[in-house]
Amino acid sequence: MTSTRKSNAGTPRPRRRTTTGRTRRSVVASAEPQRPDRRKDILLSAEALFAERGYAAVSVRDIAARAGVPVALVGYYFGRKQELFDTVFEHRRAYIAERIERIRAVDCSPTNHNAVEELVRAWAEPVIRLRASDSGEAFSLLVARTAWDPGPEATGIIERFYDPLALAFVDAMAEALPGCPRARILWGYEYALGSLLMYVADKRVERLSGGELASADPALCDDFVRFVGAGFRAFCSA
Amino acid sequence: MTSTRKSNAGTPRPRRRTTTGRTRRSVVASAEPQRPDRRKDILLSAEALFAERGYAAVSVRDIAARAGVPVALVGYYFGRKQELFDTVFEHRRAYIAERIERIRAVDCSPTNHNAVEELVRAWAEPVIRLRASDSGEAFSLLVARTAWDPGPEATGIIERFYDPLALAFVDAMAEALPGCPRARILWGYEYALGSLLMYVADKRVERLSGGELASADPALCDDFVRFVGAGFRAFCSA
DNA sequence: TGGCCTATTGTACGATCGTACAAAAAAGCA
DNA sequence: TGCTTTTTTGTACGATCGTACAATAGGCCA
Repeated sequence: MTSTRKSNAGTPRPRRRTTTGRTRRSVVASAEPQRPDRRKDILLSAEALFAERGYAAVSVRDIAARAGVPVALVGYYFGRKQELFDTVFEHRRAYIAERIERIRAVDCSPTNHNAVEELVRAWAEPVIRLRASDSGEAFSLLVARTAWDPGPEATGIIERFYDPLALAFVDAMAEALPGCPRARILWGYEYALGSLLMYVADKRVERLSGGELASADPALCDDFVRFVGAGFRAFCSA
Repeated sequence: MTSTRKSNAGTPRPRRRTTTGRTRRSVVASAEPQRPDRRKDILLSAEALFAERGYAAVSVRDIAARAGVPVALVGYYFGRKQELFDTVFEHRRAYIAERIERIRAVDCSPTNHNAVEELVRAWAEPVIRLRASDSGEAFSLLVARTAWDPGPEATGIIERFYDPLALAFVDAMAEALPGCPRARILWGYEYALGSLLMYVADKRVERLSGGELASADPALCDDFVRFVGAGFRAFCSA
């Protein structure tokens, strides 16, 4: 895997273009052959492959081959492999921001008796819908894969992009469950996250059910909210 | 990573010794230098490294180096890398059998009103205790790492060694929660498993709590059982 | 002592990895 | 048209990968 540990350290970073160069030929009548945006091709190819196999198990050559471009073009646009990985998450930054906003929008005052379930739904539903969409399926899988990945590239991503989300959830839940020790809520978040990642990334129910059940059915969102919500309530009323 | 996809296919398998050769010199007074059991060294080294980084991110040379042994000796005792991986799980087969037995020992008849929690405990407690022990910490981490690993070597292990455990749990829970659709129990198992793996393998609470909370504290087992048990009850009483 | 089997070692092969680099092609602009 | 800049390409380097193999060392019994 080469992972990242020692090889090729200290070499100069390559030049790269962060935007897609000059103005795209913006003729009004745009029914032309439409020169392909190969930078986007590479980005989507990387997203899909990282989601399938995880960071270390994907080679730059795999990414280039799937995008239908020569290897060197990957380095030209994105520099090193790790920078490409980071860029994939930068590119989906809006998805993360949306989840934080939805969490912050929940009324967690003592008057709201459904605050716990509303919070779990605000946190989980965007991911579950994303998983069921065409354009977001790969990224939602990638998030699970990255959360589970023990490598330094993956944990760095989680720390930078998802720790703020976790803390926003924990803060809100602490408000919704006053008197409950923060340590418990923190562990509750970990359990809930483990469940959500299984919901989104699991490929096992299909096998265990003998092919009867499908993976990541978005209709199960209500059930999921009930499961995790009940856990938090029981967890914090001891 | 080289993962496993195509390289070196069809090559003849090497000879190997499955047992540690001739009789260990069984002198009664065994205070001698004690010739080291290098096969066991390799096995434990592999277990620890696979648990830390996952199958693909560990090289045979890493394993040999940690065991203090030349590379070729790994192949001599265990053959290919994948066979070594399998052997690590074979070596811990008793741990898996113990969990199944504990699940089967739970009284799931309608007269037992604590069946759900007893079942969750029977299923989770052995892992949580193993995680806290010196001799089992690495393997309990390895199980989580393997359950999360999308590679074919890992999914093969889960299928062979852990699908029977999952089905035993689901069957027992179906008996404890009569009238609850099996599909829900199956998904509940996935959520519970996701939570347990987080409990056992998580390294994030320490960071999120600012260093106040420790990872995988076995004292939290009761809390875990309450969390997951409540989920199953709420999940199946809709 | 010599023969036999096991254990151990160093080394080498082919493949794949991430990355760099120079040269060619294409596009934009005067 | 020429000139500059961006995009594209083929290729090569050094490192690391899994694995094989011949040679050596060591224990045990006749």
